[in-house]
Amino acid sequence: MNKPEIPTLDDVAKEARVSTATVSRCLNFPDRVSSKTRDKVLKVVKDLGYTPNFGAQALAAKRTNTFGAIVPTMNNAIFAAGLQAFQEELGRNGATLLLASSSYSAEVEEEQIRSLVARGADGLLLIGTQRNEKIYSFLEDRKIPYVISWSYQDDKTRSCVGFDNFQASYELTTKAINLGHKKFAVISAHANSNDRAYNRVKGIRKALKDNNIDEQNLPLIECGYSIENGSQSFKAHIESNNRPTIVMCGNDVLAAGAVKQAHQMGLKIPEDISITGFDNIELASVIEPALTTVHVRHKRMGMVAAQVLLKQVEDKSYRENIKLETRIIEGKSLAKPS
Amino acid sequence: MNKPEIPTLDDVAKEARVSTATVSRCLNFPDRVSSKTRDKVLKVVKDLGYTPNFGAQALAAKRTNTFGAIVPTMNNAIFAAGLQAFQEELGRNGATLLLASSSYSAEVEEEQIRSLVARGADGLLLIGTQRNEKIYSFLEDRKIPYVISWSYQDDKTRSCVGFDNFQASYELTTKAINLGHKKFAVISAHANSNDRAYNRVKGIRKALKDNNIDEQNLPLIECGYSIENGSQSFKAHIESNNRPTIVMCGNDVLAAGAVKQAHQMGLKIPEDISITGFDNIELASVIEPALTTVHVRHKRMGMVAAQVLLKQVEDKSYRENIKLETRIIEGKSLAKPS
DNA sequence: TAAATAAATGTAAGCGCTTACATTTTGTAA
DNA sequence: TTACAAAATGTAAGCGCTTACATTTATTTA
Repeated sequence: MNKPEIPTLDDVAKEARVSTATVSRCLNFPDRVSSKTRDKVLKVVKDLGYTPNFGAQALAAKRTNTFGAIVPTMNNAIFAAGLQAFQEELGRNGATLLLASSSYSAEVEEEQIRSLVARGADGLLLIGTQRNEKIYSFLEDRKIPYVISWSYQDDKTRSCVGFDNFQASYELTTKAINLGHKKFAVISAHANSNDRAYNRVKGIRKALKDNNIDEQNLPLIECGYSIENGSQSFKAHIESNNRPTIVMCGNDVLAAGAVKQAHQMGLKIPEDISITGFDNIELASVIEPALTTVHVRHKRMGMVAAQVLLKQVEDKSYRENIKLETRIIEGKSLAKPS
Repeated sequence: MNKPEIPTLDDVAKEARVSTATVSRCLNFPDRVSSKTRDKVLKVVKDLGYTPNFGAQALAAKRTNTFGAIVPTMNNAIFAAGLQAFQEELGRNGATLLLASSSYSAEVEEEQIRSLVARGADGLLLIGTQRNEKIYSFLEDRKIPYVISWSYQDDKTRSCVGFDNFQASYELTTKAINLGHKKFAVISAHANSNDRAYNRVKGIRKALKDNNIDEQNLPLIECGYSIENGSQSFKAHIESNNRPTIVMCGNDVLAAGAVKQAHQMGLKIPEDISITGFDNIELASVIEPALTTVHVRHKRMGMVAAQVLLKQVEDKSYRENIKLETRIIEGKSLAKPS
C-alpha cells in the first residue's frame, strides 16, 4: 500500500511535462494556453485528482473567492432565507461563503470580523449598521469590501442593501391607530447594538406621537429572540395593570410566542387582543390566526447584497445604497379594538 | 497619508527586535518563551494590530482550525439549532465553521466537500449517510476526519452522531395504530439521496406491516421541503378517493403546511384528521393544535458532533458511533380516528 | 568556579501556489 | 527565405508563516 499523497501543482507539471506556470495558467487563464497543452494538462489534473491548495493560492494570489457573513444567530428563520439567497448568488459566481454567528454580541462580532479577514475573506456581509467605528476603519484600512444589510442608511461611503425599519414600523403602527387602538404595548429584541430593533421601536413611537398618543410611557419589554421570550413578555404585558389592546412585536418569532401565550391564556385574537409581527417569515402564515406583519424581501436582499459585494471586489470604489420596499401583510391578528 | 499596510510577522519581529520564530512562538506556544520577551512581543502585536495571515499559516502549519459543514439547506429550521450548537462548540475550542449548503443535490454536495477540503478544512460535518462511496474514499485518502450526523449507523469505521430515524418513526406509527388508525397517508421529503427521509418512511411501512395493515399501497407523496409543499401534498391526500384518517409527515415543516391546509379546508384536527410531524422544531409548539411529533436532541447532536470531530483531529484513528435518544412529543394533533 | 544541563532565542528551509519577466516557438509578411 | 511580431511556455522570486536544528544565554551541580 503506497500512501496516497495529495497531489500538488508540481506533480501535475511533472506528469504533464510542462512547467508549473503553465499548469497554473491552464487552471486560471485557459485561453492563454494552447488547446493542445491545455487538454493534456487538464487530463492529468483529472487523473491525479488535483485540487489547488487554498492556503497557497490565497498566499500567492492575495484573493480567496471567499466571502464572510456574520449573523446574530443561525438559529432563527429571520436570517435564513436571506443568507441562503446570498450564498446561492455567491455560488453562481464561483465564490464561497464563510458563515459565523455572533450570538448578538458586539464583541464576538468584532472578533469574527477580524477572523474572517485573517482568513482572507474578499468581502463581508454585515447585518445592521450599529457597530464600533474602529471596526469600520479596520475594514477600510485593509480595503476589504463590505455591505450592510437588513438595514438601510443613506451613506454614500458605505454600501447597504436593506429596508427602512423605521418607516415600515411607522406605517404598521399608523394602521393600528387608524383602526382605533390607543393602548399599545411593545415587545422588542434588545435594542442596544441592534439598530433594526431600535428603529422599529422608534417608528412606533413616532407614529404614536404624531397621533397624539402618549409615547413616553409606552409599555416596552426588551427580551431575547425566542418564541419563549415572546410568550413571557406577552404575559407580562397582559397582566400589567394597564392592559393594552394591541401588542406590537419586533419580529415574527416574538409574535409567534405572543400568539401562543394568548391561546394559553384563553384570549381570542384579534377580538380580545391584537398582535402584530415583523419580517413575514414562513412561520407567520402558519400561525392561527395568520399574523399581520411586515413583509420584507429577504431573498432579494440576500441576492442583491451578494451582487453589490462582488461588484465592490472588482471596483474597490463602487458603492451602492439600496432600499428595498416593505409591505404590510394583512393577516387576521390585527383588528379594531372591542 | 501613508497607506496602512497590513502588518506581517516580520514587521512585528523587527519592531520587537526579535526573530520571527520568537514571535510565532509567542503566539502559538506562549510558555516556550520568557515572560519578558512575550510581553514585549504581545504589546507590539497589539500596537500594530497584527493578525496572522490565514493562508500562510495554513500553508506552513498544515492545519487551519477550520471545520466545514454541508447542510442540505440553511433555509430551514430543521438544521439551524444543531448547526448553531456545532458552531458554538467549535468556537469554544478556538475553531471556526465554514458552512455550505447543497440544496439537496448530491453533486453539489460533492463539489462542496472538495472545495472545503481544498480550503484546508481540518474536518467535516456531513448530514446523513447517503453519498457516493468515492467521496468517502476521497476523504479517507486525505485523512480528513468527518462525522456523520442526523443519521445513525452502526459502522465502526466511521463516526456518527445521530439518531435512529427508522426506529423513531416506527414507534410513532405504532402509537397511531394503537389508537385505531388504519388508513394512513404519508408526506415525505424526497427520499433518494436522503436517508433520513427514507428511513422514516421505512419505519412507517414496517410498523404497518407488523400490524397487518397494507403497506404496499400506502399513499405516499414525496415533495420538497417547504410549508407550501406540505400544504399541497396534504390537499392531494385528502382529495384522493381513499381519504386517510391520519397524515404522517416526514418533518415538522411539512406538517405545518398540512395543518395550515387542514384549517383552510375546514378540517378539525384531530377530530377530522390526525397529523404528525418529526423533529420537534420550535415551530411545532406554535402550531394550533400543538403538533404530535418526534423530539430530537438537535443541540446536543451538534455539540457532540463537534466534540467527536475535534477528537478525531487529535487522534486520526478515533471513531465513535453515538445514537441519541428520541422521544415522542404528545401534542394534540394525533388522536383516535372518529 | 568550571562543567554540564536546561531554557531561550535565532537561522533558514520550506509549505504550494502566482506572476513578472525571459525565452522559445509559431505564424506572417515582404 | 528571412525578419519580425505574436503566442506559448518556462524560470524563478516571492507570498507570510512554522519549525527542525543550531546557537546563545541562564541555571544548576559538584
